[in-house]
Amino acid sequence: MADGPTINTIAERAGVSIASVSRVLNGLPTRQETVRKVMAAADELGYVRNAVARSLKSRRTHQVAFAMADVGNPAYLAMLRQIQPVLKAAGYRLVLHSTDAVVADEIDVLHSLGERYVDGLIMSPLRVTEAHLEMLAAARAPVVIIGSVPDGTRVDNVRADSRTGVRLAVDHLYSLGRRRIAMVNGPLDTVPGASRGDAYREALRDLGLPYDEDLVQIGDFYRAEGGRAVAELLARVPDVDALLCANDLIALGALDVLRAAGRRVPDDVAVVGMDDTDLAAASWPSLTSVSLGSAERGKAAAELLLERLQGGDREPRLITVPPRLVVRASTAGAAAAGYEGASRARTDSTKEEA
Amino acid sequence: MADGPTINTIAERAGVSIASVSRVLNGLPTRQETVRKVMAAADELGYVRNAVARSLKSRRTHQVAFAMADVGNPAYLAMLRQIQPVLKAAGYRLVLHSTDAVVADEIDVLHSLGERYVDGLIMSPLRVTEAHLEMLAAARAPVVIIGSVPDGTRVDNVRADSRTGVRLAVDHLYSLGRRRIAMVNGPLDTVPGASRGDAYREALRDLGLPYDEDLVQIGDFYRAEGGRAVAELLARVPDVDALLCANDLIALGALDVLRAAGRRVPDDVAVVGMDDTDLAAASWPSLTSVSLGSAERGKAAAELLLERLQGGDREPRLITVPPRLVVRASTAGAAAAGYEGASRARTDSTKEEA
DNA sequence: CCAAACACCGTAAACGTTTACAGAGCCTTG
DNA sequence: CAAGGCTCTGTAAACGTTTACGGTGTTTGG
Repeated sequence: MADGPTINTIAERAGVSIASVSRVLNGLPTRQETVRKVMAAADELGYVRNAVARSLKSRRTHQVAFAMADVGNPAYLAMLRQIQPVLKAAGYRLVLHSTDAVVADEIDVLHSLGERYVDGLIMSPLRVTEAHLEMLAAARAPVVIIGSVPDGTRVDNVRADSRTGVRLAVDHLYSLGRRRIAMVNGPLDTVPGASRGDAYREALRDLGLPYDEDLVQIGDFYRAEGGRAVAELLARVPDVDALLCANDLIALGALDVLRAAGRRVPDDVAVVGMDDTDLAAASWPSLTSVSLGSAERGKAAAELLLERLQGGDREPRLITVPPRLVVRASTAGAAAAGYEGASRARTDSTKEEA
Repeated sequence: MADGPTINTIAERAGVSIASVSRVLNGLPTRQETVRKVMAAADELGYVRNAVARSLKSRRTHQVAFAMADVGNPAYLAMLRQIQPVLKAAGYRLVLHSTDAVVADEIDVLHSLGERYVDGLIMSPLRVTEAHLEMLAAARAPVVIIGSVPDGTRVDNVRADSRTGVRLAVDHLYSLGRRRIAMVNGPLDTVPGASRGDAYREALRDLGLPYDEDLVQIGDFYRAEGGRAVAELLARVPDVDALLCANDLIALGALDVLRAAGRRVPDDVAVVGMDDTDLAAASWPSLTSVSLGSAERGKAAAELLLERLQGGDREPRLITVPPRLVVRASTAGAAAAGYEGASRARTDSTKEEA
């Protein structure tokens, strides 16, 4: 299997030096005759420049990594969908890392930045540990974090405002007359888990509702897990009339279990998800969900990173994307569903901001 | 900003040659004392090997590309979800290309293989043109194609059997008593569009049903497009009693439009999708869909590629993944839905099958 | 007609590794 | 004690580019 042609091969065939070949290929000023010879030789040989050698010399790989917990989670997918075209347009390739939310894997990704196989990194960690912060401080390439990071961390940061998001959801349920509003959350040691849990408590307090520990159920951010959590919850507090789920997958699990248990949604139990993924619009019944702006966050993160890659230094920036409540059938019944279904437009009842 | 340490820095500090450093770092036999000195120096300096330089020398990037039409399409996502862990386990990074089904972009990806920034490529083209085949024949790195490719093409190939898949769907609808079975297809110049269209015709013939051109509607593989196509179809042939949609997105569009038109699903019109994506299980009503084994195809493709990357040469292989009909409410009514809803909760959760 | 200016080109070094080769030191053995 | 063999290490070349620098040949101007 003959090795591919290099600029040496071309130089030989065209009877010029490799420097001239390189100049021609990079469009630097060169005599017409030389250009012609080099181009001809390159064409005949089917030359393609070697990206690795180029990167070694130029210290740029034109690759950017995106690291997230789980490729299967539609919220990350929404980010990915926005990140991809932005990077592509700027001439960057996308390297995808799925860390399964394992801290060691995330640290690994940060560490591997030192290998310089990418020019920058967008990361959306579920947990942010001391180790994360240390690695971030020492990172050898620009990093943008999607998700909250302690104040003062010197890193570009794009956040959702899940606090306000939770409040939108709880207010909505309250305004529908629900008073036994349960929360089905993910692990409390994750960033979203913690903040959504806190926000739930606050929102109840502000509405003058009592905080009842029995109404809080911790599971994991997956459908099956969500279902299990809801089953436990129903057994413990049968009179629950609304479920606030920490993401759409949990909410889908909730719908599965409620259906199996013969509870009508939303008549008996109203359900709200978070993230407003495609699944929410497609589910049965369609799911009221708090959009935390995954797509916007992805786009913003990609743009921040590009800015830093292209521009020079600047202070780290923090961008917060506002949430939006999208009302569908799982809280508002068939009326909302019909509208949603027919128009496919977003019935976003964005309320007053917090 | 000081440049990171290289093996030269380490060699200097440890008082040995760069060859020794390299040997230590790669675990080649070396005197204990030297190992100690090198390791100490590397630790103190926080050395991380440079992946680019390594690749240049070793001619291996430990990267693999996956090119597909659209990150947003859940069928590709299912593939991605399987491909990712297989590659990761083997120590490969994943470079993601989204080609928007633009032929020029796909050719570009094939061409860029010559740049040697990846060791191999998994590609799932919507169309396979002459240009594709030429580039494939000349490809400078192993390629696995997901999707059908002309017989005799010398390339590893993983296919769905959409022919049998379509037949399963048509037979199912027929057995439910439907006789005006329409097909809502994507463009006929795409590989899946063409084969699903053909298969539909054949299946009708084998059942002794007439082929009625009015019952075929061409749109595109997206939800909104699918909806438009179905609207036209309904206007033209109001007595249609079943829709076979060429993918789940089209089917979701169909559900939207049927609902808006006041047709009951499945009582008035039964709907079948293809690809059995997560959306099918979550939709309203849940969608009967033909699984074409996206996940299995992704896994098989990744394994084929790894085999070729690690092992030596071998004849190109062809793997065909059998389809499966997953019956849900959109054809079988509420009974199936209840059953499905409860049971899918287990199988669909993203985590456990990985 | 000579010098200076200019346009173009080739030589060589550099990017950070891996690795073939040979040299140095030491041990064994006849 | 000399020779051969071992083990370990250093030198240098190579991977395929880009680019600083200096050299050559031509043009231009005085």
